[in-house]
Amino acid sequence: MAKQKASQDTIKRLFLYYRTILESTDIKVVSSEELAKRTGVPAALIRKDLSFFGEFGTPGKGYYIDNLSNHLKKILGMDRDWEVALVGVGNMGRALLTYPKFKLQGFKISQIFDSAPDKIGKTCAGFRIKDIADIKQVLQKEGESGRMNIAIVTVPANVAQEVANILVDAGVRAILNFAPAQLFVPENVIVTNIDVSNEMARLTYFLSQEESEDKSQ
Amino acid sequence: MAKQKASQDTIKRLFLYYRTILESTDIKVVSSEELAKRTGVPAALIRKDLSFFGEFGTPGKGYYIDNLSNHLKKILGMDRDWEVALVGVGNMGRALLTYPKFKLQGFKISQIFDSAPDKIGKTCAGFRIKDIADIKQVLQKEGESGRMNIAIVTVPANVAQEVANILVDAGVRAILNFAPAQLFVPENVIVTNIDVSNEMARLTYFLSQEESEDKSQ
DNA sequence: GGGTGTGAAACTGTTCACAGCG
DNA sequence: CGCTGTGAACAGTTTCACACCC
Repeated sequence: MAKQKASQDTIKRLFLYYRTILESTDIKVVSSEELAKRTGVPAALIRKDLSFFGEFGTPGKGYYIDNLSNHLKKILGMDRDWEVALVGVGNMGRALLTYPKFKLQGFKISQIFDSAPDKIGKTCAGFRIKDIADIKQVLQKEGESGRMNIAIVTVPANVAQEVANILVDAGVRAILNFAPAQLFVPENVIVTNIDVSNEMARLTYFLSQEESEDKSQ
Repeated sequence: MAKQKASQDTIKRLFLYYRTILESTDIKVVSSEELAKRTGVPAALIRKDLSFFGEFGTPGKGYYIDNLSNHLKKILGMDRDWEVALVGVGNMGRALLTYPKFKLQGFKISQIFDSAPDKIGKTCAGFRIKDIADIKQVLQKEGESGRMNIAIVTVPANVAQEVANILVDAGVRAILNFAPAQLFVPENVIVTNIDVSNEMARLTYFLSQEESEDKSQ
C-alpha cells in the first residue's frame, strides 16, 4: 500500500459527507455541487476528497447515495461494531455513557473505569464501574472476543498521562481524550483531543479581535 | 489593522502554550525548545506563532513566563469574564454546567434554556431553566450589563439550525456547537463544532487503516 | 554562548479549469 | 450535455537556517 495518507481534515470532511448523505433521504443521487450546498464544503474539494479513495461517481449524474454511503462507511471503519472503554466516570463520562448517537454509529461503551473508591463497584447507566488498576487484566480478557482498543479518557488533567500510559500498556491503540492535557503516546497509538476550553478560547479570541478592529476604524 | 489574520490552528496552539506555561510553575523563563518538549509543538513553529503577535522573547534567554502568559491571556481574550448562554439541558448540557474549568478560565454560564415544557422553570445546578422562546428578550436585557454574546448549543441535531437562527437574531456572535449538524450563520458570527462522533470516526478510520496495512505486508 | 525573530525554501492543502466519460 | 476525476496553478503553513541581540 504505497498510497500516501489522507489528512486528518479530509477524514473529518469524509464523516461530514457520510452523515449528510445519510440525512439526504429526499434524493437517490447527489452531485458534488448539491453536497457542497448541504455541507458547506466546496464542490471541488469534495471531489478531490472522494477521488482519493476511489471513483465513486458517475459522470453526468453524480454520486449514488446508497453506493457512496457504503463506501464511506467502509473507509471510516464504521461497517462494524467497536467496543470502547471509558475511563473516568465524572459528569462528562456519564454524559457520554448515555449519548444516544454512539450506539447508532457502532460504538459500544462496554467497560467503564474509575479510581475513586466510592465509585468502584457502583453501577452507572447499567455498567459496573471497575477499578482503574484492573484495566489491563479486564481489557485483555475482553480483547479475546471483541476489539477492545479504543478508550475514552474523561479523567482530570493531572492524571491523564498516567491513565494513557496504563491504557497503552493494556493494548489500547486509539484514545479520545477529553482531559485538557497533551498526551504523549507511542507512534502506533492515535490520540484525538476534545478540549472544550480551547474551543471556547477560539471564540473569545475571535470576539476580542473584532472589538479591536471596530475601535481602529 | 492591516495585519493579516492568524489561522485557527495558530489560535489552538496559542491556547495550548498558555495552558502549558500556567502549569509550568517550576520555571521563570522558558525557551521555545523547552516549550516544544512540554507541548509537542516544534520549537520553530512556537516562535513563528508568538512572533506573529509581538516580540515577547528575550534573545539568549527565552520567554519570561509571567510576561508571556499575560500577553497570551490578552490575545485570547481571557483577561476578562465572559457570560455564556447554554441552550439544551440534556446530559451534555448538564455536564458542561458543572465543568469546573470554565469558571477558572473566565467563562460563566449565566443563562440556561430548553424547550421541553417539563424542564422549563425547573432548576439545574443552581440555574432556573428558561424557555427557549424567550431567549431574545432575556439575552437583550442581560446584554445591557454584561456581554451575552457567546452561546453553547447542546440540543438535538434536528433543531440545531433553528436554535442557531434564534441565537443570531438575539445578537449572539459566537456559538460552540455540540450538535452533530452543520450550522449556517452570517459571516460575522463564528461557530466552532465539537462533534464527538466525528472524532470517534477518526479513530476507527485510523484503526481500520492499520489493519489493512498489516494485511498487505 | 544561547535563543529569538524572520526571510526563504519546502511542503501541504485547496482551487481552478478542463479533458473525458456516461 | 452535465458532472466526475485530475493535472496544474495557487495559497497557506511549516520547517530551515542564520543574522542579530541579550
